[in-house]
Amino acid sequence: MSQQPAARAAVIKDVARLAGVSHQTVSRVLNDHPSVRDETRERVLRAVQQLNYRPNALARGLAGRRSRVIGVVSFDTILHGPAATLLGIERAARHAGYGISIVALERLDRSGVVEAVNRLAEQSVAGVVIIAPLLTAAAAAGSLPAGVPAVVVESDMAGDLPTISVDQVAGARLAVEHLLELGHETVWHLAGPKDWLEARDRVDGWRASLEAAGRRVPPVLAGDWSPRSGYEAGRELAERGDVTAVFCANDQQALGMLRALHERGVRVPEDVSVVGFDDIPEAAYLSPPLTTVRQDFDEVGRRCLAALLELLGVDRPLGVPRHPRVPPSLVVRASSGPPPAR
Amino acid sequence: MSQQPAARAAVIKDVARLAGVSHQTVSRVLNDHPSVRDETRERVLRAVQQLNYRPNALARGLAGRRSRVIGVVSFDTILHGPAATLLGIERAARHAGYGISIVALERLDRSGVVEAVNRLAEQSVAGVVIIAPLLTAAAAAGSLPAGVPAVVVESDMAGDLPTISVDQVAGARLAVEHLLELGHETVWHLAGPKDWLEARDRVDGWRASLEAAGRRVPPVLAGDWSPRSGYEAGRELAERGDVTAVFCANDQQALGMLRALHERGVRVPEDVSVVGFDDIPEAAYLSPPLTTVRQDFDEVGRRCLAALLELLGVDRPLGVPRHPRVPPSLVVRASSGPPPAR
DNA sequence: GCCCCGATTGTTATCGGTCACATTCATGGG
DNA sequence: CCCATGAATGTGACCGATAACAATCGGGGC
Repeated sequence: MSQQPAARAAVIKDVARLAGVSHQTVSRVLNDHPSVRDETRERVLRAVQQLNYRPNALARGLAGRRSRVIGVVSFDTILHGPAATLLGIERAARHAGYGISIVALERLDRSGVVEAVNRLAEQSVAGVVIIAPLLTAAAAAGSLPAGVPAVVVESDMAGDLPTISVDQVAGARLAVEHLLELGHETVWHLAGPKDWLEARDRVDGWRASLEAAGRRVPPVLAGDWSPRSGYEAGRELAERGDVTAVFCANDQQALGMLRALHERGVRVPEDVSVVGFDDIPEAAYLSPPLTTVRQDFDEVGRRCLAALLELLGVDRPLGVPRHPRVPPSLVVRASSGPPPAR
Repeated sequence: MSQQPAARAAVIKDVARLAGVSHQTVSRVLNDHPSVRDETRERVLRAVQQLNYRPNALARGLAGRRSRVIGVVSFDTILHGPAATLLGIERAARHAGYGISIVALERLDRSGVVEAVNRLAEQSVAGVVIIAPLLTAAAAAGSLPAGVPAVVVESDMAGDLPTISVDQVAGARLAVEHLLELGHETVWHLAGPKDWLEARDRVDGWRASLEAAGRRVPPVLAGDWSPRSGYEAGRELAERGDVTAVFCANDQQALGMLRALHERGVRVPEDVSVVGFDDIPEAAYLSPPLTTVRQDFDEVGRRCLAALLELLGVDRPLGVPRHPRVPPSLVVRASSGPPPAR
């Protein structure tokens, strides 16, 4: 009548009983409260082990008004960038002892973001990271429910929320300057979708670099990240004779472009140089291997988490720079070379 | 002294007070309990709206011993397959009213999987989905802590846990039969890593199809999913004169192979046909566009969730087949054609 | 007209922790 | 030798919901 088959998991009381202390003392041990005698602490820890006790996160969160879970609002994680960012955040969170809960958005509009954050808030997440690469989403970040600590990734107009992102402008500059140094007169640009912030920043960086060098700025070609749009732009460029260098806003577009150029008999890099952005795993194995700009998504994840923890009043992990702009780097491969001699 | 600036979110008692009922009645309304008068229900719902009340998921989970969160153990979500699977699960979960919590694994060994599931169990998830494409992980699934409902994806030896996966053997058969129908004598195979179940099944399917057709079975080429391994295998094949068709275990390997063949002046599909697996977004824009086998990851997600809900004793969503093997489909593009005339 | 029953609603315990405060005990200053 | 002090520990309230059970009310059967 009093003994049970012990089917369910141990709770704090079981540990207390076994260790011969009160449940509160167990709680103190679990949270490294200073005033617990060493001998007592060890007795408790022994009981914890013996029962294979794991504190219930729900109860902890409910009582302590802080959970060890971080919410992530993500979008289009099939794309390499968002997927890698998500993974970087998960990794950083895990190291800091946090779990992560995700909500993927189908469309990135204001109400979607707000709704997603609400769903996460319902779960009492400690804070949220919003991967908001679109202008619309960035705007939404301003109208979030108060009281939820939030940081935003890949966005630079998120009201007063802390923002972490790769320095897209610098990335574009790396690409353009690389091509100019090779001797190209000017560099064309196949942009990403206009409502993506990263796309906008890369356009800005591209234009600024050309202007700084006093070069002619060709019209911007419009793309949508897809290989198809790169392919179409490639056909267009192949028609003209005056293009020697193209900077594509991402690697998939560059891939489509390589295909179009190849189809038209335009040689890369002999006739036209192509540079991409992202360094997707395939980049090194395209024909020809793609020169591209690499982004350090793990670093983005680390800085996000550091910023969020700071907002939560927890110590920042050591060694993570506070600067919100993560520097990208150029990876030179075979798709870029000097312009054809005339 | 009694009025507060109402800074914090409303809780069930606030709703009860405003609606003039007990908190229990509010709870009944929230959970569609039948015996609540319509008039009362409406009054409560009005109060809910007015206060913008959202029930606290932690408290709910604690009291009701069931949370509306599903845990996902994932691995290598940079790869297209795992990323798409994760997204499919998230989508299905969201539709069923569940949130998802993820733990990404760095290595897919037994203790890693067990630890991950424990971390999720700590959060009292309703159940877990383990994306376990490796043999080691599948084995681990057997030694999970009891009491956590779990289903496994892309694995077929998970003890007695329900398993959902794409029918890899059928996929391989589609690829091989397509090539044989085109007139090829036999089909070579560039496999994935030996410890991946999907890789093993694709090898099995490839071999079985060839044997069923009474064809010679060439030696298996070893790959590791990377474009590099495809590239290396491609160089090797280019050396031999007798290869007319290759079935690559994934699109990235096919990509590397296309590059190697192109470099060696081997024309695709005139000299050699290449078929991939996955239908990554880039596949349609390679040179030439890649014939490949498409997997329906959304369907995988839906079936996973349906199986898990069934385990939880909740109604299966309607219209989701119970069958654990999701059929893949062949996407024919330009990389496959008849063998060269001799 | 009385009693039983089902529909509706309220009261109290409970989930598994943390927090605030009380209690106990040994120590050291006056 | 007494009391203030602080370290170590225990007690009970509480977080915000659901579960179990009690209470109330109106109507049908005898």
